[in-house]
Amino acid sequence: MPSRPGIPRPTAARVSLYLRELERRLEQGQATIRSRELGHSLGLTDTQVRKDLGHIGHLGFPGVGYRIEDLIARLRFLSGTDRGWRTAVVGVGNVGRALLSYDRFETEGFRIVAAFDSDPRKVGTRVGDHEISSMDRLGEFVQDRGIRIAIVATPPDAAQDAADALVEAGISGILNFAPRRLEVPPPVVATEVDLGMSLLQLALQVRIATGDLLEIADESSKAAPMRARSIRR
Amino acid sequence: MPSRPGIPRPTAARVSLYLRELERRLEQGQATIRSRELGHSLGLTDTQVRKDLGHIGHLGFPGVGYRIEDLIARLRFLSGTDRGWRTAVVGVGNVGRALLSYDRFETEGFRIVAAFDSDPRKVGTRVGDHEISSMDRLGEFVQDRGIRIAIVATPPDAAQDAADALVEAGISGILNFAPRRLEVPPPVVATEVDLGMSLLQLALQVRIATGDLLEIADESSKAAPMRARSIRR
DNA sequence: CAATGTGAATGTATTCACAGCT
DNA sequence: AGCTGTGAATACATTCACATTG
Repeated sequence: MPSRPGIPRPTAARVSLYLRELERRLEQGQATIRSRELGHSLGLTDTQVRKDLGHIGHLGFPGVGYRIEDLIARLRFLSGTDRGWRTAVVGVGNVGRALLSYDRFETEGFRIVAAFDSDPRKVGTRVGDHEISSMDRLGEFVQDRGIRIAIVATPPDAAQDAADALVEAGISGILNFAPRRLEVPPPVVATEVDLGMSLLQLALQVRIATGDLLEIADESSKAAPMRARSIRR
Repeated sequence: MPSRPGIPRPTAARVSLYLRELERRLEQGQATIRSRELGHSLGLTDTQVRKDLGHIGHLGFPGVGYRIEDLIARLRFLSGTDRGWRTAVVGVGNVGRALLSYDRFETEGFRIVAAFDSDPRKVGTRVGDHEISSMDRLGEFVQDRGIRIAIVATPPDAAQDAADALVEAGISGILNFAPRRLEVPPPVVATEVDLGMSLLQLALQVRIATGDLLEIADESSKAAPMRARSIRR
């Protein structure tokens, strides 16, 4: 039920990796690439690259490799970034400001066409090229400007309300920077970038990589089944 | 070879999710939680929660559930966030500034104890509580202040040099916000948060969820094997 | 009795091995 | 000859089913 739409989830997650590397190579004037080469740059095996690209279309030439330009065109088409996703930012605090100034979105196929904040003192001011609008006008803007994706960068307490308003306005996807899970009804999609969680995951990997917690984790995995412990601390 | 250190990777990736939800519940005064409940809040099954927590230690009480406080203590211990990771930010542009102002890191077990930038005009200025230092002093600070984790938020061209300097200085992990893959020698760990990639992944999920590309993806998956195509465009 | 912890069964992703194409 | 695309084999993760515990 979660989704079997042709492209396996892990493959979909790697599409953006492929795209970034391919564009780097194209810039450097490279015209074709072999699966081995691409995989090596990305820390993947050649087989995995071919399987992934196989899910996406038959674009390789045996004995030659893949034409980078065609592959990019295909991936951009699949992700819709060839047509420019119209995007809104909701919540203009520290993070929101950084996002509004992040010029790279444009070249990657996303155009920020509106910014909203609930603080009346911010409404009407500008950040970079963007004028901040009142949350009241969200429905109107989403409709008029064809906005399909929103970035939520409000404080955590305001995030779900913002999401509800966005869903109500007819948005299709939300990228959430507030550190809490958002509830959205299907087929709306919400994904999350939690800076604290990213750091914590890194920290855990560091502890694993440096071997700090090898015994700790093992000790408890293979202990006697249901061994007695007191519920008192 | 990649790592089999007791805790499976997908489980490790969920640890931060568990922690965030558990802390929310603890704040609200909840003392214990059942796997079903926790899973429901996170979009996971009860079995999955129990398997994950089983990898981490035997902290559940049949018929009762898990003591939230103990579970948090355990997860914080595992991730080392109970002792406060000393962290540096390298690159103080839009993103770096947002990170330096992001007060949540502190409560989540990370303390930013230094900020660096290669631009001499920025050196000596302050962002929030943090004074910006010259890159020359990186080795010195890392040593003196016990820095083990760094956040790289430089422009892409400077990111690998920054990473090399950090590795040289003896850092253990890097969280990279620059849109390119960093090479680091083991056991140093580098993970990535690429805002453009996050948006692209969301866009792809939106297209999958809305069914926009069902036929597109399928068409090519089951086509005749190795059908002829010209390499001319 | 109600919930955990865990082997067994299932489902999914990755890797292998090689047929088929240019 | 060299590389892609892909079934078959393997490895891994999730789910099921239930014995075990507080």
